[in-house]
Amino acid sequence: MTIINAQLTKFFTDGTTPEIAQRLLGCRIQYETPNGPLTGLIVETEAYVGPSDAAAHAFAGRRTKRNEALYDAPGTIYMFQSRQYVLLNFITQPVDVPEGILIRGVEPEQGIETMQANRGTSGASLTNGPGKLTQAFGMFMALNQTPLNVGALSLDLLPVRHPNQVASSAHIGVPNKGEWTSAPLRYFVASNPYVSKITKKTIDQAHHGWRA
DNA sequence: TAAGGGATAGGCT
DNA sequence: GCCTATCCCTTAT
Repeated sequence: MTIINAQLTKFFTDGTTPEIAQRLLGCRIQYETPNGPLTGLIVETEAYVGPSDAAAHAFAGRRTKRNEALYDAPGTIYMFQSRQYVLLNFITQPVDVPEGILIRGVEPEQGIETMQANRGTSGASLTNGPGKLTQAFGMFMALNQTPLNVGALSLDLLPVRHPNQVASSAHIGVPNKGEWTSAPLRYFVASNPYVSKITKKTIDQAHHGWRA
């Protein structure tokens, strides 16, 4: 095992999945494309905490071809399709512990022109949702069950920016799951414009919610 | 700008 | 045949 993989394993097993989800805020993802690298900072995440979590794909131990990645090693990419979009997740915890983190929002850095072309729009709607950001980056299902930091998709394990404030809320778009619908397992950089469903009035235009 | 509904694709029973 | 870890457009305030 390489040193990079050892660091990756530690990052995705050190603490609970909700703790790791908060630690991801401000970390950079980088995706290599034929048009050059696309990068962005993670601003919104959701934790899914395994067989006991009625909102999670692994609820009650469900294990199918589709969600097999949940049972893979920490730092594995879990891609799945929802409607006509693909959604990006990182696997946490040791093999056979089916927990993971959904990436719901990213603040673009490099390659904004490519993202605009991929999305057919500009501004916050480029990447302020889980389906939007994968479309902006041009990610596809082939990434499923491949490890981070080996192929085209990489994650910086040290945060680039620090949130002024980490806010939390219930999952988005997961109704009818009892207490798990309202569980505060969504984390986001308060006042950042690339957070999904944020109200315009609360946006920090000057610093995007990052610490100076 | 907030809320509601339709489009749309695939997994699962 | 039903149910989504979504998005976008329309409608009303």
